[in-house]
Amino acid sequence: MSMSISEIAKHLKVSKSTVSLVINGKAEEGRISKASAQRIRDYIEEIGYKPNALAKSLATGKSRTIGLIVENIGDSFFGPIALHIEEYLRKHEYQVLYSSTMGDNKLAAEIVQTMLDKQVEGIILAPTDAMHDEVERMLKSKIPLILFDRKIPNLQTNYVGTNNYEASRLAVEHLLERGYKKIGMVTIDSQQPQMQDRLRAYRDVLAEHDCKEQVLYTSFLDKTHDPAKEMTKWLKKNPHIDALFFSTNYVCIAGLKAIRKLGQEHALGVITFDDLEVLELIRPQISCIRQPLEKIAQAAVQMLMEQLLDKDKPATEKIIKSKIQIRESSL
Amino acid sequence: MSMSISEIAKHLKVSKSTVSLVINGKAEEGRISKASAQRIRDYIEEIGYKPNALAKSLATGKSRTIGLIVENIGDSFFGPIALHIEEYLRKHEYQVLYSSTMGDNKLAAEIVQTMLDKQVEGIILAPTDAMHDEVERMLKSKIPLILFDRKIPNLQTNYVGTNNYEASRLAVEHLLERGYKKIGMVTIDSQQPQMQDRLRAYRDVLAEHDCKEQVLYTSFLDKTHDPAKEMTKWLKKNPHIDALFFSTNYVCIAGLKAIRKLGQEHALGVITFDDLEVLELIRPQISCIRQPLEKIAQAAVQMLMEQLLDKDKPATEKIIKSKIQIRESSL
DNA sequence: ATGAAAGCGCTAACAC
DNA sequence: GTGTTAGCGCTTTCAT
Repeated sequence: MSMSISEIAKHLKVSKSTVSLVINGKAEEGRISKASAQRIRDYIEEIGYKPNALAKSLATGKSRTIGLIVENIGDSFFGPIALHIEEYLRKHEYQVLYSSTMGDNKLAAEIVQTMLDKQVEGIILAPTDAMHDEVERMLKSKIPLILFDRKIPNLQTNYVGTNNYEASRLAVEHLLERGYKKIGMVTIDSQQPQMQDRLRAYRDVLAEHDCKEQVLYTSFLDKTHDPAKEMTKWLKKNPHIDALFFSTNYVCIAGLKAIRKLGQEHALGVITFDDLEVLELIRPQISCIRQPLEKIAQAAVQMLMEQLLDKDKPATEKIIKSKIQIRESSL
Repeated sequence: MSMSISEIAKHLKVSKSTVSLVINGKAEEGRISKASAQRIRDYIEEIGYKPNALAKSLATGKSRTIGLIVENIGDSFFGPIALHIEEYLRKHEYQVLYSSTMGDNKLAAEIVQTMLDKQVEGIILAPTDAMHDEVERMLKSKIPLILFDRKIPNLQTNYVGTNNYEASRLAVEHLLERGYKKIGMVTIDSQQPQMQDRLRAYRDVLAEHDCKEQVLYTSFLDKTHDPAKEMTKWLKKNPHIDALFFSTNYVCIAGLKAIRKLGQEHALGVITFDDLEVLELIRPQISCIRQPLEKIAQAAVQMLMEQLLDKDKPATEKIIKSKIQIRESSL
């Protein structure tokens, strides 16, 4: 273990506070003489002293750590978001304690508690389906909290997300304009509000055009089942479908596998929510709705910093618009 | 803020130590009467008391936090690895403080320091190119340390990785067997040992078969340059190349973009290090060397736990074998 | 069976 | 200019 501040003080025959002031660059305002300050700095340098951040946090009440809770850090949406969140937080000298919920409420609640126990100063959270109570508790506790990607229905919270409904409308309308008549949608069997918005957009547009909807809800938590297989079966049963709208990245991957298996790549129109670097490698290249990941991360961090400065700041929402990226699969 | 242990003690008119013992399930060995113990438990339950983990850590010297330092958490290799590391660590009741180095040494050193300041109990690290000194310092400090993916040349450390050389040999030999004659390799201009091993395997195999090598070293850190463009140019200049071996996932993506641009998908044999869920969506489906991500994560965590138990345990290496996944691109 | 007291390493108000 | 002191919230030893 490294030396402590009192050992340094003892060694130099000064008091702990003198050392502390110097270490924290408050030599001036603490009116420490140039000479002692330098002597202390030299010694610190010599022995390579590093303060114990835990002790400092306990004393100051500031941990300089924030918690990031996502669904799955290995995901192509959450991974890059996490990277950018980390980068923006670093500019404010915060570090990140992260966890993946894998969509599990119980786990999510545990994670939140552990993070609070560790005195994180704030939390950035992509909540699971049924976190209403947990989030409500957090709000009461006044811990700075930013939700992103999805929010909690009927709860006033800080939130950063994208225009799920409008962007999805554009996507479906685009398919209709391109002459597709029987548009199906594949989504997950989850109440996540962003997924509900995407679904609602699909339904509304089809209804407005007197088209019949055809939705496959694929299981989201069950790890044993193979969504690609399920979609293959579903597609076979619904041969009239001529285009598909996927609600999110992993659903899209599974869907594309199914389409490929059936050799329908060029027969079906496709557009998906979320971009993946590889969508343009596939033939035909897949059209998508691209969420601006870095901007979302940036907004979340900025909102958090504001909340940190004023814990009574009223909740804010920020919607970052996604852009439609038309590629070959929907021409 | 939640109540503290002394407030509870005061309220219940018992001493802090009594409360502490009960909280930590040591009522028995502390010989606390069933009655008081229950009274304390009830009150704790009632007010929803949660201990301050920071204070506990300071007192015990155990932070129950480990640091995970990767190159890029948004990457399709490191993201899933991070997920699994987190999951395995959770079983041991550890949380993860993470950071991405983006290949930057200076940043990496800073990150290490901040984590040490925060008293992480151990570090799992995918080091950058030139971290020799930093890692040496960590070894001296006796902080439990596990390297993975790459190691530091000439340094005895705990390490988990894959059989880069052998697996790469198999990949290149496979291409030769398939009748490809002019095999090129695309890798990054980095000294990372795992990349060097992959390159060396390629060279050795070609030399053994009296074939000429053709390697493109694409820039790894420069964010302004477009590797796909560079590869397109390189491929045009080297039209005799009939197959390619990519050294890692993101190089592969860039390479596939180039190949696609040139419309050479079916003319070139391709095999890459690292699997991506989408490689089987592309036509032709791309052959690869697949690293067992979960096993790597598991091994790293296990090794760390052993190190935690015995800080003087000699350094261990664990090589987890990758499997070649033959798909259409190399038939 | 329980309490008192010291200590983990640091900060900060105040005294001299 | 610098030292003293009292915490931050917890654990742990030792006395009773």
